[in-house]
Amino acid sequence: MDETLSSPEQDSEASKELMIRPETQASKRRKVAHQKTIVTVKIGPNVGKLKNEGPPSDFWSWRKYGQKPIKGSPYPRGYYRCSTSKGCSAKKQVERSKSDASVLIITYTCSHNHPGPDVSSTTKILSQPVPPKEEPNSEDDDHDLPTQVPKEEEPEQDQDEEQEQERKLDEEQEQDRFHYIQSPIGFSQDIVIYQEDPFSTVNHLEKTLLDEHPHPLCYSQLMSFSTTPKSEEEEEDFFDELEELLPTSSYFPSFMRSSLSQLERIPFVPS
DNA sequence: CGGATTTGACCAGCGC
DNA sequence: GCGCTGGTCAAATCCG
Repeated sequence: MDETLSSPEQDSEASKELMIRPETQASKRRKVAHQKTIVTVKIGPNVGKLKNEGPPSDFWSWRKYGQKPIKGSPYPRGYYRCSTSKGCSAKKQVERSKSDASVLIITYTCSHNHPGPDVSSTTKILSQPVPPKEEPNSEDDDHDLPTQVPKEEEPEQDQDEEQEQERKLDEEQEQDRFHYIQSPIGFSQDIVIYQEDPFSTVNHLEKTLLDEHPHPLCYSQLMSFSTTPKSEEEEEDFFDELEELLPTSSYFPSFMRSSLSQLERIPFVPS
């Protein structure tokens, strides 16, 4: 658990203190340089016709706690907090790329402090052709998404050992600055994940990429473009680097790996 | 009726 | 020092 919400968010009583703006309040503000995972999702074109963005599903349960218009972007940014576990401080921000409305930029911050969804179940879901329904009327989030998976398939009480293992895994991932399992994606669109070092300039890089190419982050798409200037060599380099950076064999949940082989490419951007 | 979402207000960080 | 901007809170509202 991080400092972000540790004290004030625990219950309503603590939230009263919030109004007094205790010193911990400062830690809630921008100064906090959390580790961030930026997930860029190519969504279907018709999603843009919805009232608002329709963020893809992951297997956590998120609760929206705010929305703000972002300067320079015609689309607002939604703020979500993990509601799977009460004390969980995991958060995510969902916004659209200003340069391509069909691209969603999801920024995950903080870590889940509770066991994640059952990987096997997620794999199941991912390997399924996601039902075309991925078009919720719900504007901009994923509360209608398969977030119930962990609850249904992983009765917490009988999974102590697994939970323990998952926690250890989480810790390892934290140490290695890879915690993708904490932001599992369960949608069928093209996905790219950045792991952002708090001190790096990924934002800038992302911006650059998005500005330069309408769909720069959809690597699978790039690969399918016969006319793409990107050479095979580059692709190989990319994956070589990716393998070095992402010890998928040990860290990547199977569902992520399987997804990777199908439609995801996760360029890690070193600082 | 309980939980989730919406939305305006508040506050702190940051740049000028 | 001031204004802008982003992040969060919480009351009001909506929905199942």
